[in-house]
Amino acid sequence: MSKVAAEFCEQVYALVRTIPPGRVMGYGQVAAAIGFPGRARHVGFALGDLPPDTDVPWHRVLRASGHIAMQGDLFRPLLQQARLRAEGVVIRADKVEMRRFGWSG
DNA sequence: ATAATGACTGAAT
DNA sequence: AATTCAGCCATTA
Repeated sequence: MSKVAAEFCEQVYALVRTIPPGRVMGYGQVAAAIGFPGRARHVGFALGDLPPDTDVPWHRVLRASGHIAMQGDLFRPLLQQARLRAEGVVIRADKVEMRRFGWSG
C-alpha cells in the first residue's frame, strides 16, 4: 500500500472486523472511531486495498448517507449489496436505513 | 511548492 | 428527497 500508512490500514481493518453481521458503519464514522477524524476518504482507500478473498467485512461500510459507495464501479457495489441483503439488511434504491442498521460499537 | 486525485461529507439548491 | 458544490487530507506527479 502506498497511499495510506500501514498503521492506519491495520486499525481500519481491526475495527471493521468487529462490525456484527447485519449492521453497518459510515466511512467517516470508522475513521473517527480509530482516532483519525476527517479521514473518511482514506478509509475508503484502505478498504479498496483489500484482496478479494479478505476476511474483512468491508461490505458493512457505506457512505454517511446510507448509500452504497463506488457508484462508478460496475461489480463491487453489486457484491456489497448482495452480501448485506444476505445478512438481513434492507436495501432500497441502493441505500440502507442507517437509523435502523447503523452500528456504533 | 502547486495541482490533481479519490470506496467521502455536509450544507445549499 | 435528489443533486450540486465546496471542503477535506494524505499521497503523487
